[in-house]
Amino acid sequence: MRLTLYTDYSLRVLLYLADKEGEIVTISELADFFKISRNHLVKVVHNLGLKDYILTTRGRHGGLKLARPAKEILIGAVVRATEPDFDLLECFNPKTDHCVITRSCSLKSVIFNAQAAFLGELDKYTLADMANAPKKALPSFKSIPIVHS
Amino acid sequence: MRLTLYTDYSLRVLLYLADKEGEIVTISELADFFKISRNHLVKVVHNLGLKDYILTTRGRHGGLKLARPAKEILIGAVVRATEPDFDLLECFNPKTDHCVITRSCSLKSVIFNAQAAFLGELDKYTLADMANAPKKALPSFKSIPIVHS
DNA sequence: CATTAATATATATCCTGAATGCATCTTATT
DNA sequence: AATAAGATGCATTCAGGATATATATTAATG
Repeated sequence: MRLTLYTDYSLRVLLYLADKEGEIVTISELADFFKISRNHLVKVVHNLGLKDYILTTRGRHGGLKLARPAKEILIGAVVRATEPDFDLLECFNPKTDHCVITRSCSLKSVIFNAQAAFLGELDKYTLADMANAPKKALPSFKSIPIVHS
Repeated sequence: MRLTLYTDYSLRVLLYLADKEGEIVTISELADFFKISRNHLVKVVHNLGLKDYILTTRGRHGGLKLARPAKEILIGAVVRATEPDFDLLECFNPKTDHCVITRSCSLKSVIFNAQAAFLGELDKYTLADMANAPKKALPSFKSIPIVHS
């Protein structure tokens, strides 16, 4: 169970922009700060622009900034907008589903509701809650992270 | 956001065994029924044996069956036991984390709690709830599935 | 209005890991 | 013994995530 680096990077970019709310930031500045591939960031930023999370301006003195106040951007919405898919089980995608028990199986709805719970939990927080917030003010880990051999 | 086919297959195997609680089932029978690779199933079954979800016996008239009553097997526990990892963000794995804001970032705990919500939702149901249960008795989809272009 | 600094976009390549196949064990029953 | 089952390790395939490169486009500025 993973999210893609795309989503990870998308969240980092928005976090950075929220920290500097109002300021214009360039992709190069982001790449420098996070020490990650500028090329990769270009696509992340492009996608965030398409999904109306940021405003981009080209040309000299161009750059990007949040399209909306940080407190209006839900974390869950960002994840929904950046993950390529949410095909948790084969049967989630009718195009590729070959499971012989899809019709009678009740697992699908249970897993789907779990996914809804996941995103719902994320929707409890906004970018503003994350940016510059003292770490201790946020919910702490409720249990020990799961580790597999 | 995905689960692996391993997890998907693991759930299908357990579902099948729950349907036939008590009976001995062979890997070949499972492969035939689900029309999936026997080789792949061998490993799925092996892992389920290691994690004490099933009992396997070799030799003629061997096969597998649930190690515990279906009503004692939580769906969430199965997912935890079969997914290779739960590294939702880069910072979830200290071995590979290179994020420069890990220390001050509060996203980690929020995503972690969302993951806990996901598994917690799955822990509300047991294998027995899934097996042979009329589909309508289970919670239905709460919203329209998310579709991405 | 040409230059330049920025983003936009397409194409190509690399690389990991999931998925699968294959061959050879080991075990247990008959 | 022979047979039918799972156990195990290694090899291979393949998709897709991650990254790089190149070029186009846009807009500010002197």
